[in-house]
Amino acid sequence: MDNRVRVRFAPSPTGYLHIGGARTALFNWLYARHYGGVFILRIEDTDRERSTEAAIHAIINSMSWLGLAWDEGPFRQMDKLDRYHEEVERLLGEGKAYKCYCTPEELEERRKAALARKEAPRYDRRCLTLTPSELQACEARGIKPVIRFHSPDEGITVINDIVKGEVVFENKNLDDFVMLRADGVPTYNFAVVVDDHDMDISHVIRGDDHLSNTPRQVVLYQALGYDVPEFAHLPMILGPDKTRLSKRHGATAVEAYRDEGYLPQALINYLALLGWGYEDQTLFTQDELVQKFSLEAVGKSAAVFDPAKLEWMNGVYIRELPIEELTELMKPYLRNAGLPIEMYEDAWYRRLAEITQERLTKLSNIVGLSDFFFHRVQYEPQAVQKVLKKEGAPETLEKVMEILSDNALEFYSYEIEKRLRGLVEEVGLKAKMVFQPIRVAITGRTVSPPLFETIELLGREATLERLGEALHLIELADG
RNA sequence: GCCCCCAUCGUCUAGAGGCCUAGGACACAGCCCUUUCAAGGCUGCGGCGGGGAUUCGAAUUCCCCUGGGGGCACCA
Repeated sequence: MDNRVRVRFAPSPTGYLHIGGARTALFNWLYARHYGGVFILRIEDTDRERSTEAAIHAIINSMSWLGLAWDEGPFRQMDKLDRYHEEVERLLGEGKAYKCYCTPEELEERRKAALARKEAPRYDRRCLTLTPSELQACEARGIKPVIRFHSPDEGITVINDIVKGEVVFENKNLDDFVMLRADGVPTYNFAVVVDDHDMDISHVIRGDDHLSNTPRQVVLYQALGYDVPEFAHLPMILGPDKTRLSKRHGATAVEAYRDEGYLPQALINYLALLGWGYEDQTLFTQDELVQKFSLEAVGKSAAVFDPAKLEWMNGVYIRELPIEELTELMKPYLRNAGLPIEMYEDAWYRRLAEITQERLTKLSNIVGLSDFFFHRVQYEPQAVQKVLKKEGAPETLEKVMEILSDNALEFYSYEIEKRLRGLVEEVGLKAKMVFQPIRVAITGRTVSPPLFETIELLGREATLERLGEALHLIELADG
């Protein structure tokens, strides 16, 4: 009726929202936002065996987290069975669909036989020409029929796909697929068509694994007398082995990335780049994405998902985070790691965020970067060997203890740095020879957040305690 | 077996006949900065799958081959 853009994301709730689904949702969302259109969420729950409520929640949670807000829905296909039945009856009445009494077992047998003969496994239409008496016989045996679509066997069906271009299919290759199962639940190819029509969908944007389903749907649109929407089939997302991305390739659930400490804006930005590009640009804000996105610019070829690039990008977005926000985002990770997050005051966590921000590539990394603040030092043997056991280390540490014990010293990183640099001058050693032993003494390892800030955050008492402990450790080793 | 799609650095991509000596990003390597690790800066490594055709000229157009992917369910 109008030419507004109406698109939908239509996942089947048989599992969590995965990377591929998220990308499809994103492109639909971007397209809708770009044109000021409507984005609809539709749950395709006609597979009663595999659909779960938990999956629906996971999908909704993931999309909300990603910021992909829908304007209508979520709608469920199982809520409108009557509507499908209505259209089935219509087709039945028009002779465009027919009842089929073949049992799943028989069909399976014939499919195998066809495959064995190296033939295309298509339905042989034996129920299309059932005589009234045969039909009665089937009914008498109590077989519940499925409804098959009487597919045209001549002519061609042309899809003008926005991303793939013109794709031609010969109708003779389509078979009489099942529209309605024996239990009255519609199958995918039928339900999508009715729904996309009923919801007045203008553009069907989905993965290109559906491209070969499209002619089946188009002939159905025609049989039902519906207008055919525009199609845009997005390239697949592949794993490193170039096969379709799946659990085999490790984390694919959006929720898993959220839990690992990826930021939604990073995931969105990364996903946008899978199958789409805009000049030389790599980093995009959501507004830029909405503004610059177009289906015409979507590429045709499949893309390999690269976790390394995602992680890099996540680091970029973490560095852009306001410090308050980062502070709050970090806390759950510390808590989940069993670290006592009430151990320090709020200002302390904020400072921790400041000194770790540019080192974080995932929020979960905060644990490894700061765990030594929360419990006794665990000295890495290698660090002890390489740094603490070096000649001069004990003497240095003793001097450091002396300096830090001085109550005249205000315990702030800047003051600490000034005094310790003074020490470096005094002993005439390379800075590294002084600072590394301190680092190992108070953190137990050779790698840590910036030293002076770390000392400050640890506090005078704990720092001195750890320096003493390190000295003790060296003595023990010597003896 | 049948049908369909795809093909630029290792990966994501820019490129819509001369602007390409093929650009950017990630990854990798080196250097610089530096108390470690990062971050940042600089440099380097690295690609148009093959063959024909069209054209004065092809990464860009056409055909074939090869290679990859997807589909062929009472799954979606």
